[in-house]
Amino acid sequence: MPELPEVETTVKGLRARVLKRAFVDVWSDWQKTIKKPVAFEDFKKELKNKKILNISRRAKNVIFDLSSGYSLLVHQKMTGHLLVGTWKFENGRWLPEEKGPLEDSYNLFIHLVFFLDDGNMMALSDLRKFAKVELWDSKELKKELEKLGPEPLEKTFTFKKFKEALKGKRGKIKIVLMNPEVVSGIGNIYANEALWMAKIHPKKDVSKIKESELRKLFDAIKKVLALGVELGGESFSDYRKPDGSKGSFGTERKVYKREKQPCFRCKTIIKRIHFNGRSSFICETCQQL
DNA sequence: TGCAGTGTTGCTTC
DNA sequence: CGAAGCAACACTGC
Repeated sequence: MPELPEVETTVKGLRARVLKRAFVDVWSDWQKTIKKPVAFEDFKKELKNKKILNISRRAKNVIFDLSSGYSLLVHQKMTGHLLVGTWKFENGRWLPEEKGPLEDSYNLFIHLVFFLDDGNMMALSDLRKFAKVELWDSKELKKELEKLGPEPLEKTFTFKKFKEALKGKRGKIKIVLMNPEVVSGIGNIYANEALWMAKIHPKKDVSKIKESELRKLFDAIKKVLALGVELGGESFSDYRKPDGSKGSFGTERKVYKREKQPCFRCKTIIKRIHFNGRSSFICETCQQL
C-alpha cells in the first residue's frame, strides 16, 4: 500500500476497531504471505487467544503487540490493505455481509482473515500478493526496526537529523529519499510531491543540493506527509481505510499521476520520466537539474 | 495486446 | 569493493 500516510490511516482505523480484541482463529488461501513462522499451523497456534495490547506504525509496517510478548508485523507492500468487518465465504471468496464501502472491488482480494473475539474479522486484501506478515518476539522486533531510517513526522526529526540521514549518501535525491534506511515511509507518491513542492529535480545529485534547497525539501516532506495523514491517504488505486472507504489526498496531489496536465504553479505541462524502475512526474520549469 | 504499478530485497554487472 | 541496474514477487486494470 502504501506509504506513511496510508499506513498511519490504517493504524488509526484499526485502533478504533480491534484494540483489546483477541484472536480466535486465522484463515488463509495464500499462506506464502506469512513468512514467520513459515508453518501456518504454528502461526495459528501462536495467535490463538492472544490479545492485541497495542497497535502502532513504524515506517510502512503495521505492528500489533500481543499479550504473549510477541508482535505481529504486517507490511502491505504494493496492494495490501487491512480491513475490519464481517464477511461470509461464498464460491471461493469472502463477500462482505453488509452493504457499503467494503463492497468496493479492490476490497475483494482477501487472502488472509483473522477472526476476533467480538465476532468481527480483520482481513488482508492484497491483489498482487506481495504483502508480508511476520510474528516476532517483541523485543527482537524492536531491535530489528532500529535499522530503519528516522520517522519524518516525529518532533525529533529535525533539519539537523535530516542532514545527518543524508550524510555520505550518493546519487539521485529521489532514490535516496525512497530508501527506507535513510528516511522511513516515503514512497513514490510523496517523494514526487515533496520534490515538486521544494522545486527540486528528482534526478539531482544529493551532493549538489544547496543547504537552502535541503531546508525546503525538509519542510516539504513534513508538510506533504502530514497533509496525507490528515486526508486519510491516497486511494487513486487500491488503498482503502480499514472500513473500506477511500482516503482523499487525491484532491491535494500536485504532480504524481498528473502527466500532460499543467503545473499548478507555472502552467508548464507535467512530464513523466522513468528511472530507478519507477515513474517520476516533474515540472521542468520548477524543477531543474 | 501489452505494460505499468503506492515496495523491498537481493543478485548481477561494471 | 561500491554503485547502479534490474529481476523477482503476482496479478489486475487501463
